[in-house]
Amino acid sequence: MDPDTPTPDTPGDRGAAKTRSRDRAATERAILDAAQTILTQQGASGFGVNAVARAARVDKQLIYRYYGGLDGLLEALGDRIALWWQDKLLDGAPDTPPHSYGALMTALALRLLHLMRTEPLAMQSALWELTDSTGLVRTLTASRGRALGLWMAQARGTLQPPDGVDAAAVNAVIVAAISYMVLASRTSNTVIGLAADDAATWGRIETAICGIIRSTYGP
Amino acid sequence: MDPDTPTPDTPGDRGAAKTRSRDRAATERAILDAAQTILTQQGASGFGVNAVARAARVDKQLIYRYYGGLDGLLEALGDRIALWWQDKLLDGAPDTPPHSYGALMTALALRLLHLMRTEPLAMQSALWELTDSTGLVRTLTASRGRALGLWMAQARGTLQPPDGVDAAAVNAVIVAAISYMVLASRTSNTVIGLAADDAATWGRIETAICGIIRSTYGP
DNA sequence: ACCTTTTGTCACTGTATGGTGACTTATGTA
DNA sequence: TACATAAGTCACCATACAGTGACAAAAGGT
Repeated sequence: MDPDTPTPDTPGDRGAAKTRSRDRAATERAILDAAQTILTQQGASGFGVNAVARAARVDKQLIYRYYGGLDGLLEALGDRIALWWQDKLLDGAPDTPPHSYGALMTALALRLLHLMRTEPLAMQSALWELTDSTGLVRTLTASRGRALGLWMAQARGTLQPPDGVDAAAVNAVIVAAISYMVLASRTSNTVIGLAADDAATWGRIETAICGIIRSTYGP
Repeated sequence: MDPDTPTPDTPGDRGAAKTRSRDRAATERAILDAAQTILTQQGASGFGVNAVARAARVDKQLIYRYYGGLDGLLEALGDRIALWWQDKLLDGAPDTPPHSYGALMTALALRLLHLMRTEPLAMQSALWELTDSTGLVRTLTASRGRALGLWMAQARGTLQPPDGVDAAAVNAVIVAAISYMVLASRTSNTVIGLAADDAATWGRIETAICGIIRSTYGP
């Protein structure tokens, strides 16, 4: 390297495409996409103006211009993710209402489990709820809870949990369990002692959860 | 600031104590303490040679000398935390063996919940199990699982879960639920919809968990 | 008393980051 | 066609970081 030439911030590979297509909407979308990708793949650490700009193949100045910095970018990303959750949960609402509160919770549990296992964004949302105390991503956290509540309210109809059961607490336990196990399977290859990569394991977990719901709420 | 004087890495406040007490064991302990504090208070991000050295009031060179860098430091910290878990769990093993598998699991669940709520290190251990995919803290992750298994094996004795119940799966669900809820209460002030700071909430959660265990394993 | 090892301290390099000001060039409008 | 504005680009600053080599002084053995 020529020592007289101070390495610029983003070396890039100029020469291929000298300038981006001058399309603000597309650029903003690219930035959001990059931010989401980085955040889901590398978590809160590794998330920064430089990294996002590099991944989006965009000058970081544009991030400041369009979003006012990292905070604004996260805010915009929060809105996007909230919408995503609504879509993902609502389009999976059961068309035929369940016949009992237990059946309702079983459906919710299985759907949540499936969603979190297949959608990286769903998994990451749950992780943010735990990880980021700094408030950097705090705008993102609320989305999931609201979407879940909405889904529940819509699917519930007039069903009531049996008397003497603290449904809110039990449901929280179930949602929490699902969230944790999926998250644990992401990094570790063993969840509390069960093999995470094994497909049979998830079948066992599903049966366990269904069993818990059944013996708590009735069939 | 004098522009000719490049700011040194650690400004510090020389003049108070010009030199540390020349005691390697104490220094190593200080480094470990600082590392643990930073890791439990700020998580994996914010953890670095400079930060640890600053918190330990020690020159970072010593971290390289004594631990060979961050990796070695984390390894040493992993050993320490594994011991801590063993102590914390084992000294709480019930002296009178429980009379049923359900009672055993109830005891374990309540103890785990209490431990994780009162001991920041316990909470953080669970968090590492989820957060750190990069392998930076991976040496720390296994500790908790092993300690839990050990405790279980010791307290269990000859007790057997009822037939037809996948005890491993159900137990995993319970441990996972506890872990998640405590972790969620750390940052957010609402756990899946329940108020986290409220003491009554934890009572409700305890009853819910005990109810689940009872209706699954019997009284 | 001398010399070696250890413990602690300091100064420095190279690199990455967040953030800003100033420049160039396309696009749409008058 | 001329021109104002927006979109994209570049060069820079101050700061923080990981890591290294060299130095000063205490400890301890001979």
